Amino acid sequence: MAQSHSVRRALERELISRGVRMTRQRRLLVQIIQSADRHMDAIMLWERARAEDPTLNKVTVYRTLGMLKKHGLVDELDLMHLEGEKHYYEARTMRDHIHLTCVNCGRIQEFESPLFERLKGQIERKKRFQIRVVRIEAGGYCDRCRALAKPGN
Amino acid sequence: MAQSHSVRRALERELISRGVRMTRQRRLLVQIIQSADRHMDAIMLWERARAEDPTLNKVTVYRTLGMLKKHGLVDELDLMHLEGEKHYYEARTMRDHIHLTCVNCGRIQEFESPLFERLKGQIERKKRFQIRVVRIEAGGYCDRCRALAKPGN
DNA sequence: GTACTTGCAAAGATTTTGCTTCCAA
DNA sequence: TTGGAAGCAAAATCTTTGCAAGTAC
Repeated sequence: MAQSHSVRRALERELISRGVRMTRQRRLLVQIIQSADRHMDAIMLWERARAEDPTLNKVTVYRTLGMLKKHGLVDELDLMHLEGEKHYYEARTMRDHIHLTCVNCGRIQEFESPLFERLKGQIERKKRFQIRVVRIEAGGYCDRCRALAKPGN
Repeated sequence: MAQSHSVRRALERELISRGVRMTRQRRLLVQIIQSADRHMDAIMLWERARAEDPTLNKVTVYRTLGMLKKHGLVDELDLMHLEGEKHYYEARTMRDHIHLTCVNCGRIQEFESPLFERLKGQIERKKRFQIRVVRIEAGGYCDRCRALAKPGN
């Protein structure tokens, strides 16, 4: 997933424009999140950050994620709790999409659909609910595994 | 939410038919989940159960919830993590629905839509993904709060 | 009777808090 | 310079595990 420099800096620029103080630590974390090619949990993020800056504290990771969540700039996912109860994070720079988690092999696919957009519009209209974040996660068997899935498993 | 006797026992009968051993504790927990009129976390469930059976251990609650999850008989929800990181549970006896969590007042509304059903069908067809559970959670401002919501809040 | 379940205590995993020092604006 | 952020240690929260004793089938 090659990305241009400007895309990699999208989150950072967004934060600056919102008047968020950019520290060395935040710059690093935000860059890692932005350029990650898969969903990361807090500890994975911490480990990658420590490779660059060994003094960066785990607490800073949690606080930065909390700050980004508050600004609606990352999504927090469970991915069906396939491994433990931790959360996974991804930058909200793309359109909303659905995560499909295979409960057999653990593969995660993403899915976008105009139907999803329509569904959001319907909620906003019918319930007069102003959506800030939506999350759809599905668990089941992916195409590669479904042949093997036995009923009742 | 009045329910007939047979509905309240739906989960229990389902478990028996699957050959799950029905202990006193499981019967009680399953009955509470089944007849709950709101989403409960593990501790709330434990507290209600203890009112009936003070010896029932918290660990049994977790183990029973795990067993029900494995059988796909409860859904595990985050409800946007409004209070801490705990999970909420509900019986999967109704049709899939969307949870709308107001980030201002904490109210939770539910929403059903044929669009949701169509979306699921689309996923199964286009990705050849066999869905076992789907979860949609939205966070934002409910109709009662949106007038008060300030931009950037 | 036997395999599965419970309770208890303890550990594990993840996340948050208090407080002092540091640094970005 | 000064209010917000980081680091450190410790606590809090939620969940899981090991094992002996109990119980459903």
